[in-house]
Amino acid sequence: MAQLDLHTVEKKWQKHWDLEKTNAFIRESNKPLFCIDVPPPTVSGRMHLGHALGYTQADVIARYKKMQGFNLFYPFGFDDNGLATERFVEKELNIRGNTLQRSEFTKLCLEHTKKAEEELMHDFKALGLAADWSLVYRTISEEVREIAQHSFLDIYTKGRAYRKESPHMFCTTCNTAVAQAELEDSEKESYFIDLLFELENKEKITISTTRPEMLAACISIFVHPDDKRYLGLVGKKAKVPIFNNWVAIRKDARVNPEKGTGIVMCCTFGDQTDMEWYKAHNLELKIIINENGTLNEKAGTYKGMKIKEARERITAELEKLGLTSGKKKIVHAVNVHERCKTDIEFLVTKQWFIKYLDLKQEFLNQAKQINWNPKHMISRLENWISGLQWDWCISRQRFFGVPFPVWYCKKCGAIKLADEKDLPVDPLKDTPKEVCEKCGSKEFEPEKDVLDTWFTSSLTPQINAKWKIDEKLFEKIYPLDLRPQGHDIITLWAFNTIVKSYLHHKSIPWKNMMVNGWALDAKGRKMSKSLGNVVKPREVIEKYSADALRYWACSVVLGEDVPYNEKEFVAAIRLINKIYNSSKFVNLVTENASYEKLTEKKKKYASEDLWILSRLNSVIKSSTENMENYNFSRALAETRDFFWLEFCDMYIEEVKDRIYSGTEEEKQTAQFVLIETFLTVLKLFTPFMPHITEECYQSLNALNKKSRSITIEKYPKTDSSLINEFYEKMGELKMEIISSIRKYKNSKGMALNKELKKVIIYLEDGKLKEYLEPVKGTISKTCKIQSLEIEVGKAKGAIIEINKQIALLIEE
RNA sequence: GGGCUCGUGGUCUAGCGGUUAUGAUACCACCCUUACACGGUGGGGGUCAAGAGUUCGAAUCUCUUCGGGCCCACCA
Repeated sequence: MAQLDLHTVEKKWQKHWDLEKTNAFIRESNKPLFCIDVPPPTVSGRMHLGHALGYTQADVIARYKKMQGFNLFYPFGFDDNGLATERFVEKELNIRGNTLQRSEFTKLCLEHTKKAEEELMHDFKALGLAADWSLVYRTISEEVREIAQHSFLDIYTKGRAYRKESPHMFCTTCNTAVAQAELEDSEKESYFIDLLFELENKEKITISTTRPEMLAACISIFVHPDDKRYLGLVGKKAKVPIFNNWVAIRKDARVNPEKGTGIVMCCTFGDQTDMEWYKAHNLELKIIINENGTLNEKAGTYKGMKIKEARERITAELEKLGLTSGKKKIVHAVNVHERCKTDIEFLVTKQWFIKYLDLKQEFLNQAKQINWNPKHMISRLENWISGLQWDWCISRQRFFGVPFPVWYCKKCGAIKLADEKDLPVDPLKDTPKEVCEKCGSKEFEPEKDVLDTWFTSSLTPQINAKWKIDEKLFEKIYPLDLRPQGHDIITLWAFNTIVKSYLHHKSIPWKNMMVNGWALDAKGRKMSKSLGNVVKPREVIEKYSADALRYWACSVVLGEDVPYNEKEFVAAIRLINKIYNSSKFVNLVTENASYEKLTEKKKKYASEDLWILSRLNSVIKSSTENMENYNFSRALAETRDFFWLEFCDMYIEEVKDRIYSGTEEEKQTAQFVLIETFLTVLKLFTPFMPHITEECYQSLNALNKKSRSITIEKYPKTDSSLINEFYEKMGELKMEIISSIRKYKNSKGMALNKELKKVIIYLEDGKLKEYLEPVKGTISKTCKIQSLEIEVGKAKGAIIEINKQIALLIEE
């Protein structure tokens, strides 16, 4: 047989699985279903190692379920609507979305993402995923738009969608409202500036702020109700520096007396507390920031400047006028938009929201009904839900996304929804077919906003199940069985999906959740472009193979982060080679045998046969248990240890004697156990390393009846009648003794195949004798001992103690 | 500041109340023994992050401390 070329082998079998449709979902099948809601990767670049990790771990479970006899529903999708994709396309084509018509920009996005998706799909296929590639969806497709718009109409009809003008988090770079979940912390340098405000009696008070550019929007001053230093101030007025308007001093418990001077100015809106004060004290609204991040006419001479510029200019001006009393450089955490890292502002805009703060308890209950793996991951979601303080803002002032199926009556302003039958609609192009229900007008204004990406992404279970499109399918597979995803987006994707499923169906979206960790670099750091430590899966596959990458991905417990360790890949390559070489051995010694015929023949089992069969079934048993509990790393490690240390190192060596020089009956029994054990091990390895196991399976000559693929074979079933403690203990003792004799030879500088005249095994406990009698022959042959005896009682002479009960006496 | 989580030979990892603490990888020595030198055999290397407690007994349970990670809160 030729030397193993993994890349050729992997490509060959991937092509074979495609042609043979081994991964196809069979709709008409009566088998129990197992439906997976796989994360659709964002179309904004190439596949990274984190993808390889998460998708492989999920794939291992999928392949296991398939081999357990489930009809896999395992589609794949691409998330190609939304800001991430827009930015990707803008960057690649060097254009700006807002300079084009929505339809024109959308067209460019569609064309460009198509190419990017082909690349992505190529990479994901190279991992050897068992997904059904005929079920691919794109979140910008007509069908998905339809489902997303259905979702909106349903939520609106249920009275949970509302449109309101109110202060909300806004990104001035992306020009859009953002949700709580899209925020990120960023440590930024800033100045804490002490400003002097003048009271009516000309006295001065000092207020520290990091945002002097907000002065024009200052509408009140607050002190803590218990702060004795300043209680006298409450009710008085102070003059805002530069702008010279008078604002009232009030008390509020939200003031932190420890911070700055303990006096704080309130502007609409410098931060979230400002907004709370504005609402609680019914303050005047003075908006000075435009949606594009510049200041407006209310900011006087600072009109037209960007926030940062205004901050610098006004600081200089204040200092020049002697209106400051100090300036301190600080580093503080600021909320920024995760996509562009711009500081978040609070602007008053008209946005669509989903009302859900009153449903927190229900969401918690839903989460508890899902089986979380690992269990503790649920606490992240619980933590998030209890901390929620905003309704979900679902409108975005962007272009490439699913449009709201909404118009507004030009005459009376009433909301006009699209008809379910007409979905999907684009209000910019389409018009309502009926007149306004309120005033009868035919004139409508389209809603220009698009839905938040997560509004659509949170529908992947409904998209997969074709909600409203193929109701029969939906009924069949909803709720789905498994959602695999990363722990970083539990609060985003998992949470929003649970929300949607509850709002639409009062149901959980899936029964099981598996949460994977992250791929880190060799030093345990996050992979990022700026650190230059990004490892590309494509290169890893070229260097080591897909099976090796899969082995690495399964080498950790679910939920743990995995550093990129080359040695893990080296270990994988060695294992793959060992499997391949052992298959060559099996083929060599079973050349003219037929597994099917051997199965029917009467067997004369040797003690080592009973030992290896018992061990094999013990391994099947624990592997099955581990796989059921998503503990794939344990299953893989146990299978590997059994295969290498017991099957290869011990059993194959022991069996040679019978195969080369045994009687026909002995030979046939040995051949049978050899094939049986090897074939079973291959199947245990298949979910992890499907390529090499397929290669070995298809080339097993003794197998007359092969199926199209080992990946559709049944997962081994435990035969408890073969699990036998006696033989397992026998095997253990045998290995211990052989190992001790080898150690002895090694220490004496003897060759391992040097003959020994005599060895006596002394047993403290006579009961052990029965375990050793059956393996006397095996030990003698393996260690080249002319005469091997077993004696009960205290040892005489120079002995080697193996443990408290066993000692050896060796004569050279 | 809060929640969750992790910390075992150089490196990665199993074990989760009683083992001479598992295996991998790297290292050293010997060996090309008819599947495999991408192999075999053997060896050195760990006070199981630190401290205290519970227990006859702790890597394993509890508490404290230190260090890493993720998420959240704070952000005047």
